[in-house]
Amino acid sequence: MAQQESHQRRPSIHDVASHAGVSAATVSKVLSGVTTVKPENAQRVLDAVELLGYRVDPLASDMRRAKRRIIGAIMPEFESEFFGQMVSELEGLAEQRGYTLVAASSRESEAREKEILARMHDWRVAGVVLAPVRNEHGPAAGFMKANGMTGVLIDRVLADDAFDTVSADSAAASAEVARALVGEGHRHILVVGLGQQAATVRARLEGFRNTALELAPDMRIDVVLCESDVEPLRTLLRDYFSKREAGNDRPTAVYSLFLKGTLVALSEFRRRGWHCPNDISLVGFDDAEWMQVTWPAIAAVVQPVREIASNAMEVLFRRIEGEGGPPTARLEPCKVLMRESVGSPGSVPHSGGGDRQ
Amino acid sequence: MAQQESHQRRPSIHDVASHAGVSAATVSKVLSGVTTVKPENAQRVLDAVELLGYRVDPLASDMRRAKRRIIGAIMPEFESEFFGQMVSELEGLAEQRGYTLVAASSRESEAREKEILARMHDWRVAGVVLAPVRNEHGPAAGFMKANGMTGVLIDRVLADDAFDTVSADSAAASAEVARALVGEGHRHILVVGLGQQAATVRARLEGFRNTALELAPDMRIDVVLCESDVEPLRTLLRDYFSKREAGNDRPTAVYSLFLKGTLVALSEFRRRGWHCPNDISLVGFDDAEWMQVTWPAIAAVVQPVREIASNAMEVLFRRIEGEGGPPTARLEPCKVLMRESVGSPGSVPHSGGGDRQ
DNA sequence: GTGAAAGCGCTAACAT
DNA sequence: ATGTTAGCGCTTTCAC
Repeated sequence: MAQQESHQRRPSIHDVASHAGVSAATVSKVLSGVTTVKPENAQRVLDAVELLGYRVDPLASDMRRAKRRIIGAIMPEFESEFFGQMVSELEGLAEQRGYTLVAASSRESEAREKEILARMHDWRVAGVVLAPVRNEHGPAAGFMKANGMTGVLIDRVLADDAFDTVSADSAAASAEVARALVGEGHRHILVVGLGQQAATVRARLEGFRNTALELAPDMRIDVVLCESDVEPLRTLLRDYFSKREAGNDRPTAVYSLFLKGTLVALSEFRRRGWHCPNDISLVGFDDAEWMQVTWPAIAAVVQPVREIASNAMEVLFRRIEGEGGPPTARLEPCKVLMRESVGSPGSVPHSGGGDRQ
Repeated sequence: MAQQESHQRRPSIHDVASHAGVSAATVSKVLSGVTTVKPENAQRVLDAVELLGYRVDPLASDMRRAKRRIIGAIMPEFESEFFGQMVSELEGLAEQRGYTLVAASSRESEAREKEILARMHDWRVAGVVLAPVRNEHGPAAGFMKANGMTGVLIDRVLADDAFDTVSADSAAASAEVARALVGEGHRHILVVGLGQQAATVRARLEGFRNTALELAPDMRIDVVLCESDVEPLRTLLRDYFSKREAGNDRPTAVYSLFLKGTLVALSEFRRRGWHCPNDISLVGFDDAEWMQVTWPAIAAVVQPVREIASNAMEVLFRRIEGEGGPPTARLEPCKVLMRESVGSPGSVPHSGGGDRQ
């Protein structure tokens, strides 16, 4: 393949045209696979393309077309495994269909989320995959509606009256966690979480509570929730355990509805010198690679990232291609991995080390 | 702010022009801050903009300008905290200067890396931040050179003859780790890592080895390296420890040059029932949030993500603005966090639990 | 089959 | 101070 000289103007479609002795329109036709071009000419175009190292400018191309082949993705953050994998998956899927994914992170701010969305609208993106900071009622989704943008909502959302949604089946997964914990004999459990505004977090809480109480009506469920920020949660949790310890009625297990909650809980256990599962059991929503190499390994709910991503893209492209109909709401099943951080309450009470179970 | 009707064609600059009773050129001037416009007309333009909810189409705008205000970022992956934070930082910095960041992940493949770069070239990006999969000699960097693209190389690179580079000061950090480990009394240390092709990984190894041997000439340093993939490393490590255990001369500490190596090492320790720091000490290059909540907390080298990102962007924009001169090579200092996973060898030999130190 | 012409939405010269 | 003209690189009628 011929390499052009450095720092030279890139060849345009006209350069190819003159090299091939045809018009720009013909070049465009050849490159877009129109079959009505004389084979001989087509070959000459291809040769010229090869010779010059010509490549279509996708932006100029989109300029003239109706819709631009760009998909926007907005995630609350890029730092966690979950959203990192999500972006990675979405990128691959967009690419497969000849689209480019432009990703941006709202950094857990609804204001920023809306700003990004406005910028994507400026870009005339064909569609948007939005993982909203809070839920489907934020200003960002409102903006999308008001401007007739096409998009899918994922993750912190269960259903919407304007957009298709795809998320993990939080309630079912939480019910499974409840069954496991009740089965181990736990009758006093703390649920911690961030972002009670998110429909999914509420679903996680309710799914857990309903099943747990159904299986064990004498169950005591404490809840420590706070909106969005980690530091307040840390304080709340500390106070909670101090009070419970004073009253000598601390829970035997913790279920965290959010990855960050799991980290905060672990950190608090450390501070108090508690080890899982002897002193307390722990299950977290959201899995991470490290959870299986620590001692004990941390039990977790694994969200089906690939499934969420591929379903989101599928439904998005259907809309982009003009398919009508009412918004759909998909729930993808999770896997619950019961690892060493969960045991029976009081089985080896208050022992020191984080021994193997 | 006036909201336009859903599904309506977005207003163009001509719509604004006719509403304001001026020409499109004048609108453009007002919006780009040219001051030679009569204040009264400027106001009418602004009013029309407000009324119609007009926003400039950045692509059409870039089309006519010389350079496009797009920065490309290529990371080996999005799943790890390090690269996630990096993208997040870069995104913010690009945005600050009115540029849009388009990020893509090479998924640890040099072929994909080059393809992405070609696509970004098609997009006529103003510049690229490339975190190469292996090192500065890969096909991607070659492509950038051959096509006269402007860019910065970060992370797995120390210096280059064509591009500016910014990375963590691996050698200095490793030297510090060596001092700490030698100081604790370790005289037999295993270094594990992936990607020995990366200049940085070699720098990490050499920085460690040189300092360690200087401080303790009787030091024994074993090395288990393998290229790029995790699974072979797992096998290698297993075999290594089996052999060492049979010979009864296993190392008292492990230094991992890569996050994934740290995970593999921990996993192997688990398998063997070893606890840090009693059975073996562990330090890893690359910090992660979970490392401070596990028991024991894992000692780690913290890379200065923000500094790398901001220096990379700074130097990139200087090149974009046409600044000449030979390529620069920046090295940003790391912080070394000595946590509980490091102790003195044999201090509490072969005890069971992962007790607090 | 093919090319000329007309833009997509914008901005930079150049007139006025 | 403002409008006119001429594109950026491409695609798409629509004649020929």
